[in-house]
Amino acid sequence: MLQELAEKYDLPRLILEQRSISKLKSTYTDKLPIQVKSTSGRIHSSFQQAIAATGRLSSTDPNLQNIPIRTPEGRRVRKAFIAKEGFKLMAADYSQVELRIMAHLSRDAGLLSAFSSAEDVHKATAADVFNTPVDSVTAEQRRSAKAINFGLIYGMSAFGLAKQLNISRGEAQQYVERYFERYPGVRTYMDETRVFADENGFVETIFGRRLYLPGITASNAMIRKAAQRAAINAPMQGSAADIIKQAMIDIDRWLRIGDLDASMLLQVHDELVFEVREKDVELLSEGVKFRMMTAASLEVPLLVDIGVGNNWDQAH
DNA sequence: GAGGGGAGCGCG
DNA sequence: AAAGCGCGCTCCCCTC
Repeated sequence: MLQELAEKYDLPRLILEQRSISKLKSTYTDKLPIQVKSTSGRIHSSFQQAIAATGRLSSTDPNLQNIPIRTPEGRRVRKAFIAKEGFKLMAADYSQVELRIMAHLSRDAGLLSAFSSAEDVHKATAADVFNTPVDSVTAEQRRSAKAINFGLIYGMSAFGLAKQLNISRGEAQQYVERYFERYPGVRTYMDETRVFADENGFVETIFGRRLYLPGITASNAMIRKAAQRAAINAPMQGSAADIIKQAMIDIDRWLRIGDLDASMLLQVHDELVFEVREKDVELLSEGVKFRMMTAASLEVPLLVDIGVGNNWDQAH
């Protein structure tokens, strides 16, 4: 609501700015320093394993899975997470893992090829949807394609896409139609997933872990639609959760051997954060990358980006 | 003073 | 009438 008004007026913009800054202060700047344990000089978060419906971990006391990164002011908080003397922080991120899982699950030829050929999948999608060479894709087209890609994972409608991109509903509808023309397997997969959920009352990840959806047969259309969106999303979000957990187990087993001076500190859904002695950075990087990439074998490669730095922001 | 519930905002 | 998935924390209002 304010978001829209802020495009035209100063007051709503200032209100949003104030809220954002006070959020940073109350939740992070004021709080994190007093959560440092005196015995270790560190913050010790808890990771819950049986909270999120899709099988993700959740982090509490404090939540270290929502440390700011999207704005320059927020990133200053992230810079406060530093490696101890002689060590580096290393972040290892899966690249577009949920979209890759969608390609795997749908077996859609176009999406599979977008991933096998392109280094930038949103750009590749833009080229397909807007029927233009990859090199001619504009920033605007890429932005639209990215919104479509993310929207699909969440079960978004043309209405939601229109709002997201600030375009008319008809235009958004055209984008969606062109997308499904190019990637018909994705539409089929989504239709089949809704039917499966309706008939069985659950959906499952690649590895067979289930999410039950009691709302899928509700007479209330709003509840039913929400359950359908959850049914679309859960196999992707849940399979991604399964994969990174497998990688964590493999990495833990490997690090326990003790050849490397390194520890796994955090998991942030598609990212693992390590602290590693400087001399072991290269070995850790290679070992982590290999284990994350081979935690599952899909129809598309799983790519991992690695970053190293003295603080968590630098490691990205 | 404790705790519920909603709004709002931080992240993937 | 609503319209985008999954979380946790702070603030505020309210009740007990």
